[in-house]
Amino acid sequence: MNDGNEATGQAVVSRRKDARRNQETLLNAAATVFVASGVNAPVRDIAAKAGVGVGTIYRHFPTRADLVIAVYRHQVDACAEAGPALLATGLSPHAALGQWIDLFVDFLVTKHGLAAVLRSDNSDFEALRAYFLDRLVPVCAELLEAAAVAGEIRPGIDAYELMRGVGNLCIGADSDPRYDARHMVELLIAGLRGPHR
Amino acid sequence: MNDGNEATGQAVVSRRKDARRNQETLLNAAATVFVASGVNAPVRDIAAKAGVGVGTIYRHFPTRADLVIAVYRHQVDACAEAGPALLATGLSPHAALGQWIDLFVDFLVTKHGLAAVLRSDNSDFEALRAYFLDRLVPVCAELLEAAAVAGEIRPGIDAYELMRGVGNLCIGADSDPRYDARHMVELLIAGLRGPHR
DNA sequence: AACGATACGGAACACGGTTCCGCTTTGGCA
DNA sequence: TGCCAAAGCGGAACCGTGTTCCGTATCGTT
Repeated sequence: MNDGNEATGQAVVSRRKDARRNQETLLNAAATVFVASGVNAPVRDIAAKAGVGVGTIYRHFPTRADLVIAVYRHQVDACAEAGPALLATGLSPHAALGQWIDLFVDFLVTKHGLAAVLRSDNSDFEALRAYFLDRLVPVCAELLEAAAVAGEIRPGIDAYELMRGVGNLCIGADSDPRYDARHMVELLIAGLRGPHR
Repeated sequence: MNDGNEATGQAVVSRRKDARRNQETLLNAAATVFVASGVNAPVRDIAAKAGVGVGTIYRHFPTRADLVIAVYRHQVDACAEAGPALLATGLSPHAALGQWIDLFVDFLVTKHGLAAVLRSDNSDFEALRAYFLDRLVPVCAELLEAAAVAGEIRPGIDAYELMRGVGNLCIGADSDPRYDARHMVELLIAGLRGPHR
């Protein structure tokens, strides 16, 4: 689907020096602008910040979603890798799951507007959603399975649904002082325990 | 804030006959288009369906959000009124709360894209969100209070947060066969019971 | 130094909400 | 009934998005 950009592969080699430099510049500019103005900052703003034309962005990242993926890829990967690690700490599986979800929530709510973009209507950002879910759902499933085996949660919880649910709960967590996504996520995780008290 | 349109008041009187007829036509057209293409259908589509110019829409409804409010106002009101009624049926407060939330969820998930528009970032649709919350948060608070008094749920749950959380969980419930908002809402409501099992 | 391949800039396009204004319709009044 | 100001209407035009296109500039190889 893609040629040689950071978004989907790592073949950063064999390209003109200026191209590689621009890609680097773009990622930095995008990261900066995302922090300042949120993930929905106009492409033109990012181009301006990087001092390049919009065409350059689209040559490196076929769509805005790919740029967002590239910017957050490392952090998503780190989150994914934290799952097994937590399980190995000796915490109870349910506690490990809780902490892992906290990690995910922290990541989402500190990225202005990121959660909103992960929602499953909105057909742009398909690639972004796919990347997040491909990476994180298996980890979640593993944690869920461990907790289920330990009898700490009700069985039959679908990791995909849970990730989507948690992601949804984080939407607008910034930008609305009266809404604290962590409270709701905590309730949701608490609800994982048996069907009734 | 507003003059004499359905969105915020009821003074439908003292306007030209054609204006009232057009408003009626518009509401019907909008409702039809919303069902067919979702709440995010372009204003031009609605205008076309109604056989009027876009200017006419904006004269009757200052913004798209006001049109959406007008279309769903009755159903929101009905939902609000169902709360006290459920409480009076003799069900346990927690059960009543559960059923009321179900009503709300049913309403949201059957309106293609409505939930997505209620999310609290997205500064358009401020009016829409305000209407929903003004109407439903007090009802939710009442049900929550009753359940708390009965000792069925943990205390200190904020009705506003809960409504926002439930609304968020419903985002994209249509348009994604793998995600069933009802499951997640059920977990959330289950989580309302004591802090630990 | 020259030249083909690669990359760049940014104008132009598609598409959404919203505004504006010249024209039409209505309805009270002579 | 006929007139005409006010009320309403239609839709072109405008603004802000993401995305595409293509003439021009740069690179790096010969």
